[in-house]
Amino acid sequence: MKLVYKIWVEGKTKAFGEGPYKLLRKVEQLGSLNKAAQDMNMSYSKAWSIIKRAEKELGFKLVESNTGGVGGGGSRLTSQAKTMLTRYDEFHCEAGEILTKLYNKYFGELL
Amino acid sequence: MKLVYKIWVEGKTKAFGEGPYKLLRKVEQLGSLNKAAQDMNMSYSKAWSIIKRAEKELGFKLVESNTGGVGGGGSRLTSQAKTMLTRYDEFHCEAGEILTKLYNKYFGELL
DNA sequence: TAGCGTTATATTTATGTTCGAATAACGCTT
DNA sequence: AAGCGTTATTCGAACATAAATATAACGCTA
Repeated sequence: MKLVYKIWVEGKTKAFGEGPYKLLRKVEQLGSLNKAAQDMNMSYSKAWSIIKRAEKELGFKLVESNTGGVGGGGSRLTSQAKTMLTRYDEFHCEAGEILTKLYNKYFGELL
Repeated sequence: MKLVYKIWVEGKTKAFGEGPYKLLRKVEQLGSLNKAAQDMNMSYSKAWSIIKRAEKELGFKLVESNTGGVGGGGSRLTSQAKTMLTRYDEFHCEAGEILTKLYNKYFGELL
């Protein structure tokens, strides 16, 4: 038995959670949304819709893309996206530590 | 923008979270799984499967039921179920306070 | 023994999610 | 100008999950 938690930011609908986080990290690493999707065994169309939904909900752009050119183009993170990533990272990590302690306090001996 | 979180206990699959919690509270109050389901605008079969899955995963019974007899029968909580409810209550409440603080710390001025 | 309201369970239906294909545009390279 | 690999976008199909429905059993009551 273990604790599982999901945390996300929501406006009218889901805006930013673990899905966009992981995907953006891959985009940052590989410089391409297509490569990121492939690397995560995810269809390009799904990756694209994840980004678009998050952007629409947050109200600012997360990736800056070039189409065409050398290598066909690519995508890189906006500075706002980078801020979101670091904040989410810290938030999620700290939350995990605290929740684990709480879980042990209340369910540790029980389960 | 607001924070949304879901927390549950998991074995091989979801075992105990807010769904079972709310349902068991209603069963406790009404003495019947059927009445509890109706009160929550939920089909009986869904209510039943929620309880069964949780019991199977946790490894102990959550409700004790009589079928037939006066009033058709009914269901009441086991002592283990009562323990789960109080623990989950405290856990969820404390977690909520802490996560809200964390959210404000990391996203308060940003979103 | 017929009727009631419940628990118990399987089967069917509905809903939502994800994938994959199809199409177009873009700008560099050769 | 043709080819390449990418972004951009839409759409129906396939799959997975959730919910509703149907049926049976149970034990008291009258």
